[in-house]
Amino acid sequence: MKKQRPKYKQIIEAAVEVIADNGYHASQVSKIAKKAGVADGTIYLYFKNKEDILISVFEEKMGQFIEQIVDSISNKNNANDKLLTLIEMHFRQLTADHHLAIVTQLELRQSNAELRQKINQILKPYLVVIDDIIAEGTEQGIFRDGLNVPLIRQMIFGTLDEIVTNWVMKEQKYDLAEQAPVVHAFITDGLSVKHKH
Amino acid sequence: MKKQRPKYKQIIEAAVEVIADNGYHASQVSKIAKKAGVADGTIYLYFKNKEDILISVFEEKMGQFIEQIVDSISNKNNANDKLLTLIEMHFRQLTADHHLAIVTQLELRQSNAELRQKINQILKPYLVVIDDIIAEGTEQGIFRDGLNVPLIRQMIFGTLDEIVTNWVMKEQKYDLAEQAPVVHAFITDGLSVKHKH
Amino acid sequence: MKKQRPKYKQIIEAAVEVIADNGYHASQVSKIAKKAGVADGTIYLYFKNKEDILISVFEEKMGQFIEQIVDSISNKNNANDKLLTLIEMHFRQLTADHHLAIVTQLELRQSNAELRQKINQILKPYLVVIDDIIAEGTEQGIFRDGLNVPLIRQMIFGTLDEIVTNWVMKEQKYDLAEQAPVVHAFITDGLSVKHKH
Amino acid sequence: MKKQRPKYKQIIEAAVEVIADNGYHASQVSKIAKKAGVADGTIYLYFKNKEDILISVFEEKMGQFIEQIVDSISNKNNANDKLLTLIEMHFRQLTADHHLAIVTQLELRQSNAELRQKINQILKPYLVVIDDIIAEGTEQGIFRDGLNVPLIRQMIFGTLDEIVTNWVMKEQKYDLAEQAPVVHAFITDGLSVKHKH
DNA sequence: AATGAATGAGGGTTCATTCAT
DNA sequence: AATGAATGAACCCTCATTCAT
Repeated sequence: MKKQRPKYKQIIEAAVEVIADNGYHASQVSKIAKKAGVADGTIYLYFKNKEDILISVFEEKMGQFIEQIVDSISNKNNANDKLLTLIEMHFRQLTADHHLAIVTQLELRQSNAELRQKINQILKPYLVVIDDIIAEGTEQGIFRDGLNVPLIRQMIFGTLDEIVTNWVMKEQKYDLAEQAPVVHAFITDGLSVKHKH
Repeated sequence: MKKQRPKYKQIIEAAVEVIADNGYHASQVSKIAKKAGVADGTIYLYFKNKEDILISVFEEKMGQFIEQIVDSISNKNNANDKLLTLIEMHFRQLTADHHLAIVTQLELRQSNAELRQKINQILKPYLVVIDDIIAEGTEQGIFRDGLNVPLIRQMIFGTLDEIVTNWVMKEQKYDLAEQAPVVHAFITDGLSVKHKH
Repeated sequence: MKKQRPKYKQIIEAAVEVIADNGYHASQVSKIAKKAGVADGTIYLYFKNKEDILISVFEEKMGQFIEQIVDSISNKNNANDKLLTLIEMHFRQLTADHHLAIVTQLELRQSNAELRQKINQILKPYLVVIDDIIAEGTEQGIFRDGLNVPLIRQMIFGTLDEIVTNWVMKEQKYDLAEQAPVVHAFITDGLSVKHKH
Repeated sequence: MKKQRPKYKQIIEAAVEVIADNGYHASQVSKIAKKAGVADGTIYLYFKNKEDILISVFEEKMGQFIEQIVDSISNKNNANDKLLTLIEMHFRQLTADHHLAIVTQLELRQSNAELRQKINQILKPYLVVIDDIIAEGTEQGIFRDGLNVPLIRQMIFGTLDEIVTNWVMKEQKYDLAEQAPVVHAFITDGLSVKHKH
């Protein structure tokens, strides 16, 4: 399996760095090869073409990203805690790997229609996680009934995404992770059942 | 003034269409010139370079976009109505001009770092409009005190932006404008002072 | 019309020379451009791709080649004289333009299946000229009846082609044109000793 | 001796097939290795480089080709019968091995100047066979005196070669071997009507 | 002001060959 | 002897921009 071989990971890591530093279009394959310490041609033993590198970067990194979040959520037992944890993990992981943050928030938007479809496919499991939390919250009676789940999910994801993008574009000058509780409060107070007398 | 001359607008309109139809990367200057009915060289009498066309497209279109929203808001007298109107107008305008929707939500994201900075500059007045509504709502006592305004604004903008992007990517198969009240409810219920006894 | 513009001919002439000197595969587009005194990109204003240069070279040169032969034949009034003239002209023209000789006899065989079809299309008028001479000779009673015309034509063309190829590969060290009468005699009379009464 | 080892023949046979199936330019060394059931590197234990494979293909196959013809001719006792037999065998062998026919008539022509020289070297014994028949025919008084032997040989070879090439390009839709007597008649007797008493 | 022919820099990809195992 | 992963040189073509008319 190609993905097990050491050079595969080498190239992926090199690609993330090179793309984060130079932007997708200024990231020549030869630059990635150099950073990875392999020959140009070697890239093509592991990836179909340049676009495939980008997809694979996202696939690998996003896979880990989602896995981490799912793991962290699994031992929380109500939707509120899960949502807070998701937000924290989302922010924390991108804080920890700023190359990845730049790639996901900025460079990946470079993509053409076809690539965008693939990225959305990869992103889907994450959106499902959010959907599940919403459904669970509703069952638990802590979120309203009758929510338009896809719409709410878009709003949650859009909120997180925009906040991270702003943070990346401001060159990560402030602490992203500490925003989590406020963001969570914004979202849940909108979702929560109101306690009236 | 160049911007007054008829060919300026012709080129801007052609650029929006060409980009929406072909995608950012397949939008050569010569294609825009052809659609605009001018010679390739003529483009450079009106625009410094290709990037300048794109910035100008966004400038012109976003200027009108914001102006429309400001106009519509001006005769509302509370932050809640203003916010609802802003959301409605945001959705309605992009619904009405689907070329513009594609360009702003998908194609223009594919630009390089520098262009992205400029686009954000142009977007600023819109963000100020949102900031003003938040401030006004707080003053009027209908939004909470002590809000982190830039953060809230990011959440609002991120919410709208993600919803429109999803709608564009689903090829505008449903009615975007009718989502406005639900979106507004999500946002304001989060923001609103809770009425406890 | 592109073919009328001076650069078109410049490029064609440069291509013939460069291909004759270096062989088709060592004939980089940039080399042809340099010899023609134009920029690399200019080539692509006149030709679709590298293969198109080759086809056009053959088209142009072969067009003239055939035209010359047809002209020379037209004022001969029997098939024998026509055939002799065709052979003479075939040899004489390739003798006069040794770059062309190299390209047609050696480099053009480089072609892939698709290109070969196109070359055959271009060659067709020449083969028709040969067919006509055979038919005329038969009508005039100087060639046998019941000839398999396509086969005879292949034999005639193959004969001329092989002789020229040998001459090119021997680096044109002897006089090709002076072979014409012997070749003509072989074609018309064959190898055998004649039995006359 | 390398040529005795089993993989040598395997690679040669694979090369003929791969070239016939894919064309000269799409015949990568790795494809030949795969078809031969050996590793890429193994090729270089038997052949100096890619060109050496091609030369060896031609050498091996042409060696057999000529041997067959020489054998068949040896028990004929006049030049006319020998010539007819040569033509028949030439046609028959290429009919029997259509991969070889494609390779010799089409694909191998696409080679570079140097390779072509070597191929001609290999072809030489065949040309000598033809020369010998011509000389014998003259001695026997059945061919004319004073023939320009190399020229006549070129005409004979060119005739056969062109006929086979046409047949290959027409995708071998008709029976090549049955043309032999007509071709022989053309060569020996020419086009002209014979004047017998 | 307008044209559009000409420019030429730049990069993704292929594939014959090598060499450590 | 055999493998096959790794190498890296080589080249066609695109397209933003210029400039003579």
